[in-house]
Amino acid sequence: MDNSAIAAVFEELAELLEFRGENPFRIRAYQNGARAIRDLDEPISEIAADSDRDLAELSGIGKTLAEKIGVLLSTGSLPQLIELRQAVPEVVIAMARIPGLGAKKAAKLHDELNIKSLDDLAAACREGKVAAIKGFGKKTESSILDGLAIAKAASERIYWAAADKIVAELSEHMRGCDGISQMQWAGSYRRCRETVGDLDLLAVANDRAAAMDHLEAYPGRASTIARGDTKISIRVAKSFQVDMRLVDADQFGAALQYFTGSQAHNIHVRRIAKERGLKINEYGVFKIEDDTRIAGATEEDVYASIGLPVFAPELREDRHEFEWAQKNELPELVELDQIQGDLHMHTSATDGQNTIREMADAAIERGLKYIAITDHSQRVTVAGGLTAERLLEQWKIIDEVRPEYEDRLTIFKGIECDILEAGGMDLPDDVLAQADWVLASVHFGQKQPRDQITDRILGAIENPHVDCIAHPTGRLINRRDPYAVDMDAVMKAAKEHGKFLELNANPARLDLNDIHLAAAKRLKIPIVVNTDAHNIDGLDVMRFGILQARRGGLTAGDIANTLDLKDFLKLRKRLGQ
DNA sequence: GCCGTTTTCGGCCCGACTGTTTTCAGTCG
Repeated sequence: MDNSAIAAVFEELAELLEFRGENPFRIRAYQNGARAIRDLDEPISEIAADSDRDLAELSGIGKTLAEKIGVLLSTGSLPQLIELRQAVPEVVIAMARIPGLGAKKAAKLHDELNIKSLDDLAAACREGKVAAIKGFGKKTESSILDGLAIAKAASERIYWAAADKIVAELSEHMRGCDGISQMQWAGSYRRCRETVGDLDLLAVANDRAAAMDHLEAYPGRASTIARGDTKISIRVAKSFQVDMRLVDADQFGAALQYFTGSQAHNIHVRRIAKERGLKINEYGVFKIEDDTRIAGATEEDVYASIGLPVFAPELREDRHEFEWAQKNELPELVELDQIQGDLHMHTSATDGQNTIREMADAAIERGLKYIAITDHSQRVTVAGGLTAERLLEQWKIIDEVRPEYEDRLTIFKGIECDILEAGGMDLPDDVLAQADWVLASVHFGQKQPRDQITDRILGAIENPHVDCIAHPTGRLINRRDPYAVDMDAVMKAAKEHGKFLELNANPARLDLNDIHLAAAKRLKIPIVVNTDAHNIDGLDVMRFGILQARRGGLTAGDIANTLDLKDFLKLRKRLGQ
C-alpha cells in the first residue's frame, strides 16, 4: 500500500468513528495521522522497513497508528476498518454530506425514521416526519430538501484556473463599489490549491450594506444564500459559492490570516501563540492575561507578533513551513518571470493549431529564450502523430526557421514520443538519437496494473535518448485517476539515469502534484515546468504550473527551465544527456 | 489517539452561526 492508500484508511476510520460518537480528539488524531502520511514526501513503507527509523517519530503518528500502519503494510487491510464499515450504514454517511447535516443528526434520522436511501429522506421531509423529531424543526427540514437538490453540483471543486476567472470578473465588478478601501481574496484560492471549493472575499467598507448590495448586483449572481451584518454568501454559475466578509481595517490582517488557512496551518499558529501567552483569532492577536490587543491590521504584524515570518500562502499547509521558519530556511519560491524556456508544445503538424513560427513568435512575446517543439509520435493516431519520416521533415523545417530567430530564441528539435503498451518507444532509437529533446509519455494502456505500467515508464527512463517523462502520472483532476504507477520507483530511476521529470502546467493536469514535487526536490531531481501548449494561448498556462511548483516548495534552483540556455545545456551535459 | 523546557496525565485552536431551545448541541471553516 502506498502513502495515499494508507492515509485514506485513516481518513475513513476517522469518519466512521465520528458516526459512533467517539471522542472528538481521538477522531482528530486519526485525521492528523492521515494528513501526516498523505503529505509525506517519501514512501512510508521505506521508513517502516528501515531498522534505524521509527514510524512513531513522525509528527502525528504515535504507537497505535504506527502499529496499524504495520498491519496495513503487511496484510493490506485493517480489521477495525472492516468492522466499522459494517456498523455504519452507507446512507448515514451520504446524509452527513448534505450541508447542515453532520454525523450526529444523520445517525439520528437513520435510527428514528428508518431511512434507507436519500430518496427516503426526501420523502420523510416532504411528509413532515423530520420536523417532528426532537432537535429538528421546519427549517431543518426544508434546508435538507434544498441541500439534497444542490449537494451534487455544489460539492464539485473547480480548477484553480476556473476560480481565477470568477475572481477576475468579481474583482472588476467590486472595484466599481466606491466605499471599499481594502479587498483581498482568501481561502484555498489564495493558497493556490489545484482545485477550489468556494471563494472567500474580505473587504473593508465604510458602508457595509452598500458593499453587500453591490455584490448582489453582480450580473453573474444566481442566488443569495444568506445575508447578515458582516457576511453575505451568494451563488454564481453552477452553484459555486462566493462569501464576502466585511471587517474593520484594524482587523483586516487577522481576518486575512485566519480565512486564508489552511485549517491545519492555523491550528499550528495558534498553538505557537498559546505557548507565548497569546491568543489569536480572526479579530487580532491578544495577550491571554489581560486581553490586550497587540496586532491585527496586517498579516505581517499578526505573524510578527508571535515571532513568525509571513509565509507564502502556497506553503500554509502545516507540512514543513514551521520547521523551515524555525531554521530560517524558508525557500524563496520560484516566480513566473524566472522561467526562460518551455519544453513541451504542439503544432499544427499534429493536434496543435499553430505553426512552428507562430509558436516561436508567441514564445518570444512571453519572454522565453528557448522552446522545444514536441509533437506527438505515430501511435497517437487521433492526433495525427508523426512517423519517423514526417518527424525528420519537421526537423528540416526547424533547420530552415532557426536563422530567423538567431539571438532571440533557440528552437529545440523535439518529440513527445509515446511509451508503447507493450513497452518500448514509439519511434526507433536511431531517430530519437537525432533529437535535441525527447519527452516520453503514456497515452495508451493507462489502466495497466502497477507493475506493468511502472516497468513501461522505467524502460523509457532507461532509454539513453529519452530526456524527460511528461505528465508522469497521467491524472486529469476531477476526471481521471493517475496511472497505478509506482512514482517512488520512477523518481529513483530518474535520479539514477539523470532524467528530468515534467510538471505539466495544464490546469486540468498539474502533473506532478505538490507532494511529488517536494519528493523530487528532496531527491534533487530536476523539474521542468512545461505548458503542453496546443496553440499560442496555451503558452499562458505556465503560471498555473508555477503556482503548483510553489506549493511543492520549489525554488528557481529546483527548476531546470529557469536556467538560461547556456546553463541549461551545461546541466544536461552534467546529467549525461 | 497524540504529545511533552508545566513529560506519563490532562490537555488538545477558536469562534460564528443555526435552529431549537431557554442555555445549548451540532455544524462549519
